[in-house]
Amino acid sequence: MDVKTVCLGMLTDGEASGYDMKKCFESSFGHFFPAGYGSIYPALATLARNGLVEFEQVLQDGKPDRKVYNITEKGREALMEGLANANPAHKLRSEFLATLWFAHLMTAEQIDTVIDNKLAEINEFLEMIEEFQSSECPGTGQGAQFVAGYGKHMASAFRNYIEENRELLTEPVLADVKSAAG
Amino acid sequence: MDVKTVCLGMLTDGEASGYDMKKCFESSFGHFFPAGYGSIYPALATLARNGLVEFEQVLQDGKPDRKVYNITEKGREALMEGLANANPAHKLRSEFLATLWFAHLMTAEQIDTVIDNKLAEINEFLEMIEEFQSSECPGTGQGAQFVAGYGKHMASAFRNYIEENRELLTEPVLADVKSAAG
DNA sequence: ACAATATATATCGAATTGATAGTATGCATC
DNA sequence: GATGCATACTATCAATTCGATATATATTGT
Repeated sequence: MDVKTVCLGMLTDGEASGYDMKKCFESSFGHFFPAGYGSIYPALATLARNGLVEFEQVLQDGKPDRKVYNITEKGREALMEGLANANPAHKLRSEFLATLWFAHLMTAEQIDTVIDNKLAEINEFLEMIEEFQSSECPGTGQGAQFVAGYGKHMASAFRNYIEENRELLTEPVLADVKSAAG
Repeated sequence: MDVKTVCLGMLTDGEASGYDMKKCFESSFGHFFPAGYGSIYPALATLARNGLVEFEQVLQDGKPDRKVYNITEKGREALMEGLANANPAHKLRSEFLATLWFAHLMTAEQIDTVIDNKLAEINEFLEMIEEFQSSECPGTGQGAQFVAGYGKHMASAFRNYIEENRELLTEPVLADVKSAAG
């Protein structure tokens, strides 16, 4: 399951341009499977070269031309193969946690700033997702609902954990207290 | 904050070889900031070229030679700059969620298998982390404790969410029921 | 006796990231 | 009326990362 497969999946909902897909990655997919132009355009080029998608150049006046892609039968088969992986990965890459791992090398102010900023980010995300859940007519896409629910649930859990454990990071350590006293 | 910075951070605990760091990435760091040899060795080469680390070749008999790295003063400064970022990223890339987004294109059996496998993975992870928390003498590394606690908390939340919402994905949709009845 | 596993280095192709470039319209602000 | 920003589209580039593989020897397990 790479960007190519996700693009194929998006095309099962109907034709789209690379630009359209980028917007889709920004709004929904981006929160659990990010991709930028640098991934999308090469992916579409490869898919087209291998006959998994077809495209037609659509001339527009006032706006730049569009390349509108459609999935082919071969593309549908490739998508099914992509979805057939019984152990799809779920990977985190957190500079946030890596930074806090080294909290003992930082000042309390630095740590507090990093944490406050992350909490603000999480709250923004939660507001965003609640808008999504209320706006979207429920029933369209069980998958989308499941994923949105996941996002909400995990973001809340993240916030709770930070709020209840942040003191651990700025608290003086036993060893430090001892050496200060001795 | 990239692999180079994390390597610098690891070296504040004392000298290490690339192989040692790989083991560290596998045991603890890997769960929130994975890296393989293909990242570590080029990172160390660049750090050495720029004078942020030094190394000495240690000859061993029976075993291959080691390149033992130490952080330099310049390296410590670079590390502090790396830790000074007030908005460190926290990114998920989930083929698991991307797959389930397209659940309507899959069979109920496929969905159940994917979910059962993920639950088993989460349970393994939780066992592993509980071992880590009890074995490690508490007090060493508030950062490590915070991160381990995060892992446990979030893995539990993940499991709970899946268990309470998996039916959403295999449940027949209203539209399907209608068309089946009509 | 044979197969893994551990120790240790390193590189390669492919994929991804994040930034940038180019080109044109419309809209708001100063 | 000018300046800058957002929207609409395409695309590429250097740097980084991923996952697999190569190489070579010793120990441990079956």
